[in-house]
Amino acid sequence: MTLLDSVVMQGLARHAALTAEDKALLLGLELNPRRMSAGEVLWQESADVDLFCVVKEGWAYSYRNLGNGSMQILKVYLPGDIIGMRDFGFSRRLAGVAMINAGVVSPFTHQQLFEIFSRSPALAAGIMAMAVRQQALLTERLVYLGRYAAHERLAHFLYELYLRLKRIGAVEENGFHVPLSQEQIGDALGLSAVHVSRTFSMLRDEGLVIRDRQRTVLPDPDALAQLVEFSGTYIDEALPSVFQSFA
Amino acid sequence: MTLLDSVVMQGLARHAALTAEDKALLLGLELNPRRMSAGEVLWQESADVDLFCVVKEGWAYSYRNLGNGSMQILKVYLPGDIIGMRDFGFSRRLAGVAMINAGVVSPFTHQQLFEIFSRSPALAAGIMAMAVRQQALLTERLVYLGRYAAHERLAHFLYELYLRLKRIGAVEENGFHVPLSQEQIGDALGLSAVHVSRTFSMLRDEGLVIRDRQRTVLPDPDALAQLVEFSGTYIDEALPSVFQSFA
DNA sequence: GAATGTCGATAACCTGCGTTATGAATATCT
DNA sequence: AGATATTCATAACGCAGGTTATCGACATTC
Repeated sequence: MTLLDSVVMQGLARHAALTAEDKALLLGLELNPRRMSAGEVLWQESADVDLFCVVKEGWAYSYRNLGNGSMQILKVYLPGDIIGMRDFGFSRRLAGVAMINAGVVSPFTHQQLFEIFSRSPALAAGIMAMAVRQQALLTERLVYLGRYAAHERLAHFLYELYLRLKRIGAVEENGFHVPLSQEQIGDALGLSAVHVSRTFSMLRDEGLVIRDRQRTVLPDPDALAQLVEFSGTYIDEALPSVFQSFA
Repeated sequence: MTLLDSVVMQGLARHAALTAEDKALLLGLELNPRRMSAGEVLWQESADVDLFCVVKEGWAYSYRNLGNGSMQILKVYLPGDIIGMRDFGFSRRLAGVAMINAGVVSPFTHQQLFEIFSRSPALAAGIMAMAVRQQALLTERLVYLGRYAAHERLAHFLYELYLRLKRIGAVEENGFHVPLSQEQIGDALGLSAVHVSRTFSMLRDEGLVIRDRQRTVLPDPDALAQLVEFSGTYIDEALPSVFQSFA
């Protein structure tokens, strides 16, 4: 899973907006793979911002530990995602990041990012677009936290994972591996672990979700999509055509 | 209120990272001021992405209208903010934007933004940093929606406004003008209008917030900050030092 | 200045979700 | 294999916040 494979960069490449040098620059971000174990912390909240990471294998999540003892999970990162762009322009981390399961990440530095901004406006725009897409997913979750009930939040969360995993080829027969505990899912959705369990039972009874340990199956993804009126076609959307004339 | 006055750009200027040409490019974004009336819609959700805007006067907000009839307000824009960066890299708007009260905005095009990315890596990084800062505020609200009770959400919302307004000189004697109805505040915080009213009464009884029509006073901002353990020093934070060597 | 509409306060009632607790199933360790 | 820790399901209970309704204070329109 390299950055060149990502939807945004594929889009730029298709429009021939990426030169050979651009591609080399991009691959340069992934030269230092590092193996991570489950639960390992990449960085803590408030740590100095020195690196960003490309996720090569495994899942990670960013989180905030709150004064009232609870935790809010902000985002789940899958292979091919860039971690840490949230902190670009800040000197301290706004959130901690930890691995969910074992995996491999490729750290790269601030300097490398500046290098890219200086040498390739096309890549600068592409990276900006990737960061903005991540934000779009966050915004979608904000909407769900604000205005939808537990079963809609959970359905939306699972459907988002389904779409993102399908894009990277990690879905088989509508089923996929979800290494998150119900407690962690609750921390992502602003629900208690108990209520996540109740809600899973409810979705199971309605035939929308089957979950056996870490294996999750969506027997009828379209029915689920209908329940959450998923406005997320944009996940797979190509860059707008104005990007074509920009190389 | 021009972009050059913003915290990020001031930071870049202080480090002499902005050339005269950079400044001219930036001012070029604000050449076409347009007067807007209260409630006027800048664009609807799903509209084509053609422009971005600098807010010169007045307040605006971005919002999503939901299938269940409710609305979620995503972000409130104050003078000096850029509207629409959320949609960069997409062909359709992810959210609608409307004025709250009357004001003035300066639209600029995709092309102008590309021009800036091509001609000035420093400005590219600066604009990226501004976009990321906006996201940081959104993320903070996501945390509050997920894990805090009504009075904490409202206190946090008001304190965020207080800090942002103070930065642009719109706070006098700890008081400021808030042109939002309680219903709109509820739409931002994921609460019903009734409960926003209840919560205002509660904060009033505790001597933390005085609200008379559109005038809001925080008699003791520090006490409020303590209640919300505001982790928002980053709003005023300068760019990290690595940006200095980058011009 | 009457008529109409918007906004906010307060009350009464109800429900979705948090909390606490218990037991079963599974994973991890030795 | 036995011991211990995690994870999950389900139940009982309570409360924060949603919903509906009513009323008064202002604004806006003619």
